Amino acid sequence: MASSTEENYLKALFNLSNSLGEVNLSELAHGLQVSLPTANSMVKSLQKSGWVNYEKYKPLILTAAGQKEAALIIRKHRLTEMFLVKKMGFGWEEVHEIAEQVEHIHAPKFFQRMDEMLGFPTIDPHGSPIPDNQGRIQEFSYVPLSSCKPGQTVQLTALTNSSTEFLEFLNSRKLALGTQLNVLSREAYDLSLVVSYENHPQETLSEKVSERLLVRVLE
Amino acid sequence: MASSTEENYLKALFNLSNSLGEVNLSELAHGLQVSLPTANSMVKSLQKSGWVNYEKYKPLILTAAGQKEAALIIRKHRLTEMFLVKKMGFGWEEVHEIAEQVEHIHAPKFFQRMDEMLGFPTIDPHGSPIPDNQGRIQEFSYVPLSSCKPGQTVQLTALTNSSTEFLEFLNSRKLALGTQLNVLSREAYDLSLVVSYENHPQETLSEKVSERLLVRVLE
DNA sequence: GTAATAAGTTAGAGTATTCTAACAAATTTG
DNA sequence: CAAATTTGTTAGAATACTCTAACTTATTAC
Repeated sequence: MASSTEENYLKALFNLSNSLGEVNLSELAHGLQVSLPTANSMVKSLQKSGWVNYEKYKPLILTAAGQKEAALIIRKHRLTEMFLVKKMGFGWEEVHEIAEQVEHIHAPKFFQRMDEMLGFPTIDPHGSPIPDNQGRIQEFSYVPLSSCKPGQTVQLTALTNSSTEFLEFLNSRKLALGTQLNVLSREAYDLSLVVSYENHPQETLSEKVSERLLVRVLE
Repeated sequence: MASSTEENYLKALFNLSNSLGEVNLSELAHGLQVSLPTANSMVKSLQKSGWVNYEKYKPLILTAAGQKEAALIIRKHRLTEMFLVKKMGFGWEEVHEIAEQVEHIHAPKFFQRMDEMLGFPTIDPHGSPIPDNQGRIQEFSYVPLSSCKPGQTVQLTALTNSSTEFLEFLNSRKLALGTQLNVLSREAYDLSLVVSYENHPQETLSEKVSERLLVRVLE
């Protein structure tokens, strides 16, 4: 059974994987806020446990077992976030830190019960998919708001960043998942977008913000 | 901040303390399922952190800080047990293992919210008192059923042991907190008690069982 | 295509937690 | 009270995870 530390490495590897499923050691070290030698030695031990394929100077790749393990931890994290929001009344900006700890609990019944109480949700409060209990993830094909064109109407469906600061920013603008947005114009200068929605006839979103908002195009 | 390991030592010291607040090293080691030298070295480090008073060959005593720290961990444990039973539908025999892990989570808001949702309970599902958020414990003066006399009517109010096996035994006899019991007789031979309650006109409880059932005498 | 830079590795060490073996102090028992 | 037993201690070592310093390999940039 993986230690909490190992679980954090698996999760980071999963989240940092590029389209080829590869992660560089320095990205991993940076993501986990540890030194390069620490990550290096830990990766060797993860390899011994069969969770990572590793060859000197090559990018890291999770094995199938490593991917499943990681997905199941992420499942616990996202179920917990959903539970905290839907059943305990927390704001979406408050739940990450708590879930970061709860995800390491080994108690299948506990998470099963959350799942039942939530009606087997498929996405978490930030729109990210919740892996099923076999570690399989349903992929959605959302596009970043930053790629949308003036005139389009879209629905906010997920985020690619869920930091407290970002979520608080969205709260301050009353932007929630499900909100319908009309793309009014784009500033060629800084690529910011002007949008309207609900009681906000005109709101400017910087490129940094709009590329982190995933949307479904309605028309 | 105490590590999970340290927290477990503090909790064990708290729970094992006799009326003088003392614990022997061997009891501690036994309670935590570690070797005597392990407990010994850990206790030295707890002393350095100011949580335990320790002198060679003398019994261990928690400092005021250690007591408070321990009580706050026990608070988290018992709140969690109550939450699992009342809000998530678990049986009282299922919650200890989960709470054993949840108690180490550092997230005041999480436990505050549980407390609120539960209406600020003062006892856990096994009748044990829940320390307040300052680590103060309300003491109750219940007596063990084993000390009761034939003819008395009592109400089951708490348990001094909450092992899964014991709780499952109680479930099998439909004995729950709040149940009113009539003490019918005591066998001089093995000190077992014969009692009646609800749909059980006659049930024999061994001394081992009856001394673990705390009751309030009604008449 | 070499020089500079970035990325990765090795060596050596520190802290936390655990163990076994060997010994010492305290307590119990006849 | 001396012997036997229990309890507690020290020494030395192992594992997990972390670090800094020094070095090597790979990549990038002229």
